[in-house]
Amino acid sequence: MLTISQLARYAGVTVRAVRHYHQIGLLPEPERNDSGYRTYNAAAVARLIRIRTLADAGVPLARVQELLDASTEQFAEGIQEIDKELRAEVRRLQDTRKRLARLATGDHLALPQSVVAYLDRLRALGVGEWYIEQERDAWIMVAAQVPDQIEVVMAKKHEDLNDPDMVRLYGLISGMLDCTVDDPRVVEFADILERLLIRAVEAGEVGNDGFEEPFVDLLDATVVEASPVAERILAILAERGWKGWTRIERVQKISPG
Amino acid sequence: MLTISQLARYAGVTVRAVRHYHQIGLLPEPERNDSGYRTYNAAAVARLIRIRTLADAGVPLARVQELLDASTEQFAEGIQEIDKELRAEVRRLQDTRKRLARLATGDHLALPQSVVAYLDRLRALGVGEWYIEQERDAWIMVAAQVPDQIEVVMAKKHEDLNDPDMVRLYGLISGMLDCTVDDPRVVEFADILERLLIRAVEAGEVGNDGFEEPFVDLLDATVVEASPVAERILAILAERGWKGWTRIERVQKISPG
DNA sequence: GCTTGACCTTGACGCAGCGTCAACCCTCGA
DNA sequence: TCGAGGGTTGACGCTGCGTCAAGGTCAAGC
Repeated sequence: MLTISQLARYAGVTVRAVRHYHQIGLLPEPERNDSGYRTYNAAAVARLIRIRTLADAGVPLARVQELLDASTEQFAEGIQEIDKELRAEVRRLQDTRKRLARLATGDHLALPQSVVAYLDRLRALGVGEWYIEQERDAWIMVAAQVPDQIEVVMAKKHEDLNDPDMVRLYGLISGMLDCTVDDPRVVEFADILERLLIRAVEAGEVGNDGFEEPFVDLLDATVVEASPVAERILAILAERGWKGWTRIERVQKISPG
Repeated sequence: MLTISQLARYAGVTVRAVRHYHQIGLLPEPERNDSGYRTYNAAAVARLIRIRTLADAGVPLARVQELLDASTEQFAEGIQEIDKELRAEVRRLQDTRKRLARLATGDHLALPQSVVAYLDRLRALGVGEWYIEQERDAWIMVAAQVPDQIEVVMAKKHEDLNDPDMVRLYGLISGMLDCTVDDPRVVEFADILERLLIRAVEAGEVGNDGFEEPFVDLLDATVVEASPVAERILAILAERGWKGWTRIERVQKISPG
């Protein structure tokens, strides 16, 4: 007669594992001696080894039971099914590794290379880190929202940066973030922006962007939330007959008051 | 301002996941409105997407935190480490699949092919299933105990089965399992067995088997436990100067009484 | 104003397969 | 007789949430 640790040694498992198998009913509880010790026989050793053989082969414990007393065909069938699951798991891990590799090289945390390059160009124009982070967060959201259009959008953005007015605009940004709302630069900024908008409208570049309205609202809200100056600029543009920000549109000129 | 489910939708995760990230401190708890609802902004969406990007890439949540605010080098280092772990996991699964394949084809539940073939030969000799199972359990233990010697041992066993006396022996077994201890076949069995033993001793085939003594005792105990008839046969052989069963030895002939 | 259904809240269990205390009893050799 | 090294049950921990349960809230339609 064997104690639990002897049984475990023969089968090459831990004592804790044996008790676990008792708990889940995989290995029947044996007789106890007068002191309450479990007493095992050779049959238990054999069963335990068979359990471990299946478990080591990747069979979930919950299925070991059925496989142990299955016919030859059922057994083969079960094994096949489990192998299929293992294959799927391997594929999943391989996919994961690929994504990880992309993270390490090109894409930096949910951002395609084109956006990273765009942000770098802004940095080069003297835009401060705080604003860059705001842009980055926005682009992360956009990339997640419309992943298949991001490259087209970014190409357009890169092109926009060739416009001297656009460069001027970004040159103003850092200085404006913490200025007062009646700073003359605010109006200057609005002027430049309006020129750009008029040109965009003339080029027919305004309109459907593929975003859902709540998403546009979210981006707009972020801008307003970011700084009172941003809010002021929006107000100035609204007075001049523009609506929105993320998706800006020409509307009827509203009479003041 | 977003509710938790809107936030979750934008980032493509479940509400439960968001709350989980709050719990483990991965995503800071936002402000609440008057009803106690969490109110999120766009920055939260961006952070959540970055968290998911890392998590989807196989980064354990516990490490996402550090990677999110790591320098470029630390980041690359961390990613490399995680990739190493993923590689190891894939290898482990591939190993598992190989073992599973062996289970499906050759080895049947912890038994090498040679043992399975041996048991089949016993079946062909008319040995009953109950005894076959006893043998099988014993061989499972032996195979686990001395895996590198099992093939040699089995080769010997297969050879033994060519001996007509051995065939006779196995022919008797099934009928004897539930007979009384004073059945004449018991003595017949002992006689045949003794003839085989004498020949084995003459051929110098008795001795070291590579087993530890407690293991031999375990196998012997199993035999005795199996049937009173087995016990009786052991006793007869003991009277005739033999000791043991699994590892049988010639000892001084003991005077009766 | 009331109902209805969709959301929100916290709290807690469950999952796989044990590892690892804790607190206490049993056995065996010196 | 004592101490070391067994055994016993019970319970928490790990990962990353899924899934109730038992409420409070909100917007819409009657």
